[in-house]
Amino acid sequence: MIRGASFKQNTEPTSAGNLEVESIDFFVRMMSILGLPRSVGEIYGLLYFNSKPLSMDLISSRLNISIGSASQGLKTLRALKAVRTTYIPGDRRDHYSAESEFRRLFSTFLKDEIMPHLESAEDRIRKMDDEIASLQVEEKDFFNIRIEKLKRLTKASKRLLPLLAKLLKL
Amino acid sequence: MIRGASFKQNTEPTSAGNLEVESIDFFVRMMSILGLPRSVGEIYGLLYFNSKPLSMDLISSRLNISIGSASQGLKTLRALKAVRTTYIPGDRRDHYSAESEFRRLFSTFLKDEIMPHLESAEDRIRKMDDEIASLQVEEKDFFNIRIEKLKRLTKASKRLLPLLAKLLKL
DNA sequence: TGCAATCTTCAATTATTTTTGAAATGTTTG
DNA sequence: CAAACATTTCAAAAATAATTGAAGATTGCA
Repeated sequence: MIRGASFKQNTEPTSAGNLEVESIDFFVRMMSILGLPRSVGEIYGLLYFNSKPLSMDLISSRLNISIGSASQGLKTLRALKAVRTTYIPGDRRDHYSAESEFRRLFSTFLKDEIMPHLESAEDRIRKMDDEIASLQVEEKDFFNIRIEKLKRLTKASKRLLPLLAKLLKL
Repeated sequence: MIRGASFKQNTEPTSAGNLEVESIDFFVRMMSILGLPRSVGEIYGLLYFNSKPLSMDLISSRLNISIGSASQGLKTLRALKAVRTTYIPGDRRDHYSAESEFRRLFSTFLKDEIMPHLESAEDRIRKMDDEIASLQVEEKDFFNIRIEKLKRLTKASKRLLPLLAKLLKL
């Protein structure tokens, strides 16, 4: 906890160290499923099993990542609402702890990362639909069936994703 | 359709060309959400609005991608069951057409790409749980609450994902 | 069986993404 | 206000991922 301490060492020598390593490993994989970079998973994994909020430079030194990476990673996590900042009296630095309500994390993820794609997908499908309408070919029926399926897909997705977020209430 | 024809040109000069381009664009984005490479999206997009099955070399020349890429991409799509091969009499080459039942595509994706991660996540969580049990620290309660949340997360996911696949019945 | 056509694989290249490190931009406090 | 601290940003470097191209394997047919 002392400022200069740093380096990969945990405060508890034998005890919580393994847990921390496994947690980091766990979330690195989890986040990579969601397409998030390694450092983001590492940071979240480190915070997840820490009852006390950690400062950015501690995070950076504990994980052996640059301070730039830590800053960028925390920005991502903040955007996802996966992390919360705490004010610590007498310390000027921001301190971070993990938001452990996954529901919130996921619903933010869906709203920010998936939904916009679906919106733009709808536009695109509309365009294709127009394209087909202005077409005079024998395959027109085939085209129409296919575009119909696309429409149903996006419609179903838009209905389902929010539902999914709700069901993930843990 | 003639063997050597090739190059980015479509058979219909003005008509279906735009549709094809937009379809490719659409699926490139869709697939990239799922973390699949560009070429895979291109191939699927090309096939989606083609009523006739296409051979690999035609796919490769139409999309201006190497034959190696086409082969690899089709392998991925086959694994996802997103594409079906058709036998064309008098032609030795395999011919591919898009599987337009997204439900099948997604359920394969969930089964092959997501579920295994969830299984291994469970193992990992069990390990962490053991770790915590063998621990003698004051934060033990905190740790237990956190691990409980993880357990619920994976359990909920395992329940939900297959359900999701079913609901996507289009 | 041998040849030609087709398809797969994989090492090398190319493209993309992530991380670093340092400079720029705040912020707080003596 | 200036010095020290904290954070962000971003160009360059490093790490990863995708694509190519060619060699090797496989298949069908004469």
